[in-house]
Amino acid sequence: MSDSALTTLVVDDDFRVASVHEGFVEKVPGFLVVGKAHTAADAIEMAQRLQPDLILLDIHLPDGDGLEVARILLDNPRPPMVLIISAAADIAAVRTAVQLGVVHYLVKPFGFAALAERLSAVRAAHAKLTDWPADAGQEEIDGFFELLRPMPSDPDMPDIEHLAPTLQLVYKTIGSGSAGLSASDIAAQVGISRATAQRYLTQLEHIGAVKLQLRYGQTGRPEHRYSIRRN
Amino acid sequence: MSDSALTTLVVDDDFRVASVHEGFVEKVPGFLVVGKAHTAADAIEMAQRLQPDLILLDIHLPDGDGLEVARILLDNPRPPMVLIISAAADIAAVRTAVQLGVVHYLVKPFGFAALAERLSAVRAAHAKLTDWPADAGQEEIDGFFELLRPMPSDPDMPDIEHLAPTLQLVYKTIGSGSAGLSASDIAAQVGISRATAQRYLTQLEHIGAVKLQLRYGQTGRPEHRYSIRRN
DNA sequence: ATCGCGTGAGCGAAATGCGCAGAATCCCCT
DNA sequence: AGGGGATTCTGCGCATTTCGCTCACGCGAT
Repeated sequence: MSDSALTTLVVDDDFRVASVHEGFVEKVPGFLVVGKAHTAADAIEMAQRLQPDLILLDIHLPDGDGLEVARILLDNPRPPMVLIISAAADIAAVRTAVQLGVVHYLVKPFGFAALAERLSAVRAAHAKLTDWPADAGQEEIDGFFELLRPMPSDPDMPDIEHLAPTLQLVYKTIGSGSAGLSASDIAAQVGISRATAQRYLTQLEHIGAVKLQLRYGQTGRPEHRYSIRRN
Repeated sequence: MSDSALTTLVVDDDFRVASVHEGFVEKVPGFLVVGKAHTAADAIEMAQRLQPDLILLDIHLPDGDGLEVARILLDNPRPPMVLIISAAADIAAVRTAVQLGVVHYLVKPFGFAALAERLSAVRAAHAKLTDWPADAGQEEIDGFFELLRPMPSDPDMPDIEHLAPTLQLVYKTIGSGSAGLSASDIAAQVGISRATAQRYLTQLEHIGAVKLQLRYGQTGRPEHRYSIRRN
C-alpha cells in the first residue's frame, strides 16, 4: 500500500464550511488537503493544476452545478476520486452522481465520524486499486464494490407512498406549508371536507408523521395545528 | 460467453404487474422466466429452490420489505443478480439497494425499452465476469462498474405494445381524454363493464402508466379519476 | 369433455360529507 | 374563587356513492 497521503481538494461555496471540511480531512490519517476552491471555475482550474487524488465537492456552487464540475473532472484518463457533499438529497442528483462514478455521497448534516468513515473506505479502495492482484476474481470485485457503495441514511420521514391517496395528499399539503396548518386550512387547500381532513390528520399524528400544537388565546375550543415532524 | 439463457424470477405483489413484467423479460433475448412470486416468503423459497440467475424484485411486498428479501438472497456464496423495481424513489431505498449490491434499480413508470436496456446491461455484465481477463486493470473495473451502477430510467411513456388488447384500449381511451376519466367513463367509451375498466385502470396505475386523482366534494366514496402520467 | 382465461354481475366494504352533540377555551358576573 | 354563558372547534354516527373482490358464465384451445 502506498505510504503517501492522498492529496485532497475541498470545494464548497461557503468559506467556513470549506474550512471545517478541511479540518476534518486533515484529521484523517493518510489525507492531505492541498487546496480549497469556492466556485466551479476555481474547482476545475485547481483540479487540473494540482491533480489531487480526491475531491470533496459540494453540489451547490455560485457559478455552476457541482455535478457538472464532477462530470468535467471525471471525464479524464486518470480522474480523481470525487466525493459529493450535498444538502439536496434528491434522487436525480444521487442518480447522476452514481452514474458519473463518484465514490461517495454525503448528505448534510454530517459529522467528523461520518466523513472519516468514508475517507477510510476511499483510502482502502484506492489502496486496493493500486495493488490489484493479477489473478483477481469475484471476491476482489465484490470487495472493491463494497468499499464504494454509499451508506444508508436513517429514514427520516415515514414511507407514505403506499398509503391511502387522500392521506398522502394531506401529508404533502402539510409539508408544503411552513407554519402549522389547521384542519380547515388543509381542507380548503386539498378540496376535501374539514371532517375528512381532521380524520387523516389524527391518523398522521398517531403514526408520528406530524406533530400537533394547540392554538390558545381565543374563545372556543383551541384549534389543532399540524406540522411535519422532523427528527 | 455462455449461450444459455439467464433464468429469471419475477417478484411483484400484484399478479397482473408480475405478468406484465414476465412478458417484458420473455421478449428480451437471453432471458427465461422460470417463476413468479407475489410475497416475500414465496420469493425467498422460490429463489432457493429454482436458483435463478436474476431476480426482478419489487420493494413493496405484502408480507415484508423487498429490500430485506434482497438482503437475505444476496447473503449467499453464489447469489443471484437482483434488479430492484420500485415506485418509491427515495434515497434511503436506493442507498440500501446499492449497498446490498443490486445490479440495477428501476423506478416506475418504465417501459419495455427501459427494462430491455437494463437486462442487456445485466447480461453484458454477467458475460464480462465470466470472461474476466487475467491482466485486468482500471478499464475493466470501470467497464464492469458502469454496467452495474443503477441508471436513471427514461421518463418515457411506458411501452404498452406488449400488453393485453383490452389494457391497450383502456390506456388509449384515457389518452384521448384531456380531463381525468373515471372507470364508468372509460367503461362507457370502450364498451366494457365498469368492473373490467376498474381492473385495468388499477393495473395501469400500479405500473405507473397513469396517475390517480380522487374527486372530492361529494358524499360517498370518492370517484377515481385517471389520466396519462406525463413527466 | 375439460381447462384456462377474460369478462360481467352483484355484493360487501371503503371513503366521503353532513350535521350535530359535546369538548374545550375565554370571559364576565356574582 | 367559582360558576355559567358564549364561542369555536373536534369527533363521530349516519347516509351516500363508489370501489374491490368473488363467483359464475362463455368461449376458445387442447
